[in-house]
Amino acid sequence: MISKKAKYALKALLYLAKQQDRGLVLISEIAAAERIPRKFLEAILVDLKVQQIVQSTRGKNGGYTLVKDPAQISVGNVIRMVDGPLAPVHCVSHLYYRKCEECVDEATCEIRLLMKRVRDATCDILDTTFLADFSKVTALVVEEEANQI
Amino acid sequence: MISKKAKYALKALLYLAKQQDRGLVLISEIAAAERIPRKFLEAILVDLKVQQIVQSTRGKNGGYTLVKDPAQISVGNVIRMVDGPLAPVHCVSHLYYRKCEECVDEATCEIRLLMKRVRDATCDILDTTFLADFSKVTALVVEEEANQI
DNA sequence: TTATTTGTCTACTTCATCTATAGAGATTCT
DNA sequence: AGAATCTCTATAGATGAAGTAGACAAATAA
Repeated sequence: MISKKAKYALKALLYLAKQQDRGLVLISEIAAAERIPRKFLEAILVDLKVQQIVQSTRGKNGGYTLVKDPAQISVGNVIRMVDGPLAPVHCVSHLYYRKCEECVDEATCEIRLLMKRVRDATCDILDTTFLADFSKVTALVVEEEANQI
Repeated sequence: MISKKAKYALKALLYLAKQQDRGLVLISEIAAAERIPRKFLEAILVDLKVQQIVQSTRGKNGGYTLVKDPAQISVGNVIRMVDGPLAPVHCVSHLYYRKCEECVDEATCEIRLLMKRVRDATCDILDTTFLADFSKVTALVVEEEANQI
């Protein structure tokens, strides 16, 4: 299970991706549109700012925008930023590897081999799906590109 | 991430599967062999007994055994018993379905569609892998069958 | 029958994490 | 100056994870 925080982060980023051509977007607008508790979303966006996924401007007419291209932001990375490892056990995580304390022998642990398959299957999906791959976003991007011709 | 409890449950059941021909196995033996805190394991085994996966006998010469054939106990079911849904979000779970509170429209939620793929990939692996599929168990089962000839 | 060995049951603790909320502060624009 | 925004610090309640303690019940063997 991913946390609500991670789901909110994804929804907020997806919203920003859809509104990319509109420039700065208010926290309160995102919160209302995606039904995310406002103050909670603030905290999430600060995290995403630290991770350099989004950018903000304060004061009147301020707001948030994406920093990176939606085609470069994978769902897997967003979830990792917020929740940590995608792997079902630490001992099969690439980025958050940790030995299981109780494990007698990791090399022959069969649960580990099975969980590795789960990790790989999960990452295959989430690390190859980017914000730009969501159809509404794609539709907008295509439209935008058409306008530039 | 699965809980330690689920991992302990799997290790304990796998241990029981390996010792199947030996009859009753002591909690303390499993705990020592798999390095699981003894009292914690007790609680886990009681859960598994309620779920009718294992069986126990009290008193001297007591202990635990599997009730079901290791070829009938899937890893997915064990994890579900202990941790609940395998799905990354409730709204794509079959057995633990729940609508996301903040979701504006489930039918068009693209995060949901993506998470459904993750769920399916995970379940494809865990629901088709049984205790008997772990090699050490298989080796013993084969040996046992050979002895019966 | 009594002692010993085992599992059972109830209760508790400790700690961390999730999911927020409140409110003062800093910045920018008009 | 004043309004609109994001920012920072602090706090809090609920939940669950992970583990512990100790009395209790049942089975066996001496």
